[in-house]
Amino acid sequence: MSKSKVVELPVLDTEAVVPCCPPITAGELSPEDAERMSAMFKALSDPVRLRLFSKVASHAGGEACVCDISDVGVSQPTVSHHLKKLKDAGLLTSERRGTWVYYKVAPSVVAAMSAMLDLRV
Amino acid sequence: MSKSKVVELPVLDTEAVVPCCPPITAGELSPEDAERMSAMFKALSDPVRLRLFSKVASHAGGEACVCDISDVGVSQPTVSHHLKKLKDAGLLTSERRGTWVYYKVAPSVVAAMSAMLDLRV
DNA sequence: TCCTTGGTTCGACGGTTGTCGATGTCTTGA
DNA sequence: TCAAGACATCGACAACCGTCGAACCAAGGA
Repeated sequence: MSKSKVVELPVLDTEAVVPCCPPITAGELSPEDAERMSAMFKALSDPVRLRLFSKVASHAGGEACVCDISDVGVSQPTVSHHLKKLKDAGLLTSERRGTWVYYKVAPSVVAAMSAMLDLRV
Repeated sequence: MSKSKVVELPVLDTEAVVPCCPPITAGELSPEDAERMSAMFKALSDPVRLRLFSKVASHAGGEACVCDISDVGVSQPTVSHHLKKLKDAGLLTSERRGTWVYYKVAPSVVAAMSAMLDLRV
């Protein structure tokens, strides 16, 4: 972390969020926006999390139950831990349906990250 | 990807490495690709680094000398440390011109990250 | 009611990371 | 040759992160 103090996680309202951040080429980020966006990139900064995310995103309907994606080489509690981080960062949402819990991608948030890295000139 | 046999990268030769990866929706990442891509996201996972990166990217010509972007609230050694990380991750390149060192964005690498987060298709 | 299966939370441990001051390197100008 | 400015590297420290096993919770099914 850049600061030695604990930073509260955004815990975005997944739906309401969105608007932050034009392409980086458009101007420098405010410290606040940098804080928010870096938290999202951080969610994808771990190889296990990135694989979990890609498994959900590439699954039919952009949604998958934990049991479908748990095969990533770490223990089940660790999988759960990583999914929680992705959820807290606003990249995934979860919903329980009967016995299983389904995770799916939050398109608007992911799109914001992609747009921010758009270097178009 | 894993199809177009890329040469083993020792520690990122910044320029040559054009990272992989179709949109995440297209299929799950291999462990190797996840490792490579997560390293890039990790580079942007710190608010100070993200601000430094945005300062370089939004600067005229997508390039700036350290003295132009050092005002981010941390010490000079820390700025240098972060710039090195961005460089090691392949997101920036550097070049010394006289007294000053200039950093500029590596467009292909950044574009790869953006493309990977593209949810369309 | 008990048991089983699917997931989350908890507590602990070791490795990693961001930060700083001090110091080193490189370049220019006197 | 020397001094000063611009960056990089070093060494150390505290906070943070990923990981695991154990314990816990929730939802069927007998």
